[in-house]
Amino acid sequence: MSWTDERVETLKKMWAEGQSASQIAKELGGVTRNAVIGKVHRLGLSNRVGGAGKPDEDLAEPVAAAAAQPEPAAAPRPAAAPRPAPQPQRVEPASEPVRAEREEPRVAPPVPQPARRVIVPAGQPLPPQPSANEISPEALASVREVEKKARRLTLMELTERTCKWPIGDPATEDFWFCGLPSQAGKPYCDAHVGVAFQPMSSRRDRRR
DNA sequence: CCCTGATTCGC
DNA sequence: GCGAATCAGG
Repeated sequence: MSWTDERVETLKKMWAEGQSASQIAKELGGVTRNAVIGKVHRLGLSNRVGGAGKPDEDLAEPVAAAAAQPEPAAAPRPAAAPRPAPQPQRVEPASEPVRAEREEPRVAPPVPQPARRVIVPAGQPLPPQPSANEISPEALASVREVEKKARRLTLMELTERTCKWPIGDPATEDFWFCGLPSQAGKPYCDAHVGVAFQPMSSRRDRRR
């Protein structure tokens, strides 16, 4: 396999979207993640953020990070990888106490999720779903952003370490699983872990 | 062990 | 230019 224009385009696109080198390699086929990384460097589009600088680690979850930190944008970054800015989505971080301390797993993993509008096909009502106001705005914003990049896996494509968060309406074709890399030992990716597991205190405070 | 990107260097 | 091997890290 060689780097045809088309393949390079796919590479650029996926890299810009924050997909990992290994995911890009799988998509392209015929190349390893090393090849992808090597190409990325030769194309000069490595560092997804700040440009001519040092490695700048901690970019594991660019989206989640961006959504979590309002970041007053002090110094305008040099034109670099266009991070899709998370929707403003009127969020008032006002008195949001720190969450994500020690987890309290006893929260029932929300089943489906209030996609656009909750559509109950016809039959039985769906199991109780977490109302939006039980989820922190940060987590929600992060999830919405992440779900745009979901790998849209089918049930059969899920593995031990892919996010198993369901997206869409199971009663229609418009349904798939997130599929992004899951957090070690968890069934979901970072973003979805954020809405599935919440400290009890946080839940109580938010509930109406 | 799973994974990530970064770097080196023979080809 | 390419990418396997290796490195450094989560």
